[in-house]
Amino acid sequence: MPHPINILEDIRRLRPDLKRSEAQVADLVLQNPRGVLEQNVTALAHSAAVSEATVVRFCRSVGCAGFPDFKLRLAECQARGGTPYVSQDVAPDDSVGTLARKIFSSSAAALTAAAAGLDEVALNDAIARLADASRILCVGIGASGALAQDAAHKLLRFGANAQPCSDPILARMLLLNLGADGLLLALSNTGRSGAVNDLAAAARAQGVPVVAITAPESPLSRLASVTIASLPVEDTEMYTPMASRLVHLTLIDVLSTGVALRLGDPAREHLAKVKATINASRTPPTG
Amino acid sequence: MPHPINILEDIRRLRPDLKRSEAQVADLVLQNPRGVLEQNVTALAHSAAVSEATVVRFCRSVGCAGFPDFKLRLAECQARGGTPYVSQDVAPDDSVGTLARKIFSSSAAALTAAAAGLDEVALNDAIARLADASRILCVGIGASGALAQDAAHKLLRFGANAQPCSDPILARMLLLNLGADGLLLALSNTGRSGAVNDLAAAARAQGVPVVAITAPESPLSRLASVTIASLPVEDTEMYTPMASRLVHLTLIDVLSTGVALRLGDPAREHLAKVKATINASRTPPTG
DNA sequence: TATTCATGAAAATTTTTTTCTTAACAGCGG
DNA sequence: CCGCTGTTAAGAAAAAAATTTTCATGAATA
Repeated sequence: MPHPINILEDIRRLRPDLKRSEAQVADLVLQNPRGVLEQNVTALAHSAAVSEATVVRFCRSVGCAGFPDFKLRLAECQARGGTPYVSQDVAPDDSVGTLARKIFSSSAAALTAAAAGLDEVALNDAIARLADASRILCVGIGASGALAQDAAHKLLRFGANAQPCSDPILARMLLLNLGADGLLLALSNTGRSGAVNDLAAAARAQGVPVVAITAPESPLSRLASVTIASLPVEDTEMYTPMASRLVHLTLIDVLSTGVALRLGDPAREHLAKVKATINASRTPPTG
Repeated sequence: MPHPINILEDIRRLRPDLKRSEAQVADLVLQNPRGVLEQNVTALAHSAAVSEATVVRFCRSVGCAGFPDFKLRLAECQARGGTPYVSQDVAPDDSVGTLARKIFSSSAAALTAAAAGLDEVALNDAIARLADASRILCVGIGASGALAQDAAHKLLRFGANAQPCSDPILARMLLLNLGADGLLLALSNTGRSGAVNDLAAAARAQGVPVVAITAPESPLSRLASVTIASLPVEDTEMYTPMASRLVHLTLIDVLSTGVALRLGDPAREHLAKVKATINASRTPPTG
């Protein structure tokens, strides 16, 4: 096992067993890991007031092959790729730039987090059902209305017969028209929207399967045939529900792309046709 | 800016501009980033069938100080929780899990990239106009229809008087009803949608300012009073327009949150009222 | 054909690693 | 109690390895 997860933890754990001067190095590293990444053996030795040899010995003591290997492992823990800012709440006196950076980075972090907690089996199941359905009704109300519209749009683009609806009454009627091989795609952030849940229940009652994108363990997820659950994002602040919507949107991307791949060439051709049609209504690039 | 977030994304982006032999190195790195971490210049040069000098030149080309710096940054991306995959195109034989990871990570990368290229001045201007407008008409057609709906929804939540419309004719009529202190929020991915541009032109003609979320240098951006431009995401593959939609959605988040902060306490109170109203139609948590 | 540019070979430099030496300390016998 | 000896820690310096620069060559382009 060449890479035991987290070198900083290892250093902390092994710290008591180190010789005096190696411990000095350890303390420096624990105190300012990022700074160490910018130093070479000589500089680090100087900072810690020890010899270069001691620095190398320290690296070996904490399980690394040498100084370069040590730096590499340290860099891996530092993981700046994910979240430059810790997802901080927006503050009333934030500048617009700060606000934007906070929202963008917390959104990106939400996506990264969501990616880690995906249920692949459920996704597979949902994609199979979506690809096989002869007709798909996408429902969502409130903030999820836009999502439903978006889902229908994407599925249509790939040749699936999808239709969005945010009107519970209208949706009820459309539901009756879905054949036995129809499908209800139900979207709800909380899974506690009465109207959407009623629709889902009605669908199941008439034998129409329900794919839900919603919170796990919610009433809607219990009604659904398949639930694509996003990890609940804690609702600490005004803008956080937005992040979970973003996750839902991305889940819809995944589902529709999955459907497209599953449908294969027909989907590709259909997309080309759709694009051509749309381009006709566009002002030319030179305009 | 010493560390521009994600070196793998940078490599992918800069790949087309690299010299032939540097591109060989890039490909090798993109293909197997982890393997590269275990190699030194000599080994990597040999693997890529180029000289050591070329490897160093490659590192410089992608914005690193040298080979060690390059390895360090690469290690940072490789960290658990970061972005394990480069935004690769989806392949027809991808498993659903792979597909999902690719889409999620490229989406997160798109957000991070977009955050870097924001025009703070334009954002400020747009937020001021949105907060001051007595009425806001949000228009968008096609895929942007859902965005328009979303924007209106969020603005309403914060007490702004917003209304979405995806019907060009209806929008035209609503536009006439906007007072002098009304505002048109125009959404278009490409900025080349004829109907939306016509609306924007009509708005300007009758003295209604236009805030556009669209591609920079597009016809729509030229019609707009303020343009919030997202960096164009190169349309290499089927699913990439989705990423730019995600960016637009996040921009809407920023705008509406900015408006909320600007409106201050009234917005907060309004949000509380809206939440209370919505909760009334929800099934209780214990259900 | 001249000129620029990309590339690799080799030299120069820097960095890391090993080896060797010195210093400190503990155990043990005088 | 003192000093000797073995053991270990730590640093200095030498050796090795890796990186970076320089320079020459060949290919491509105008």
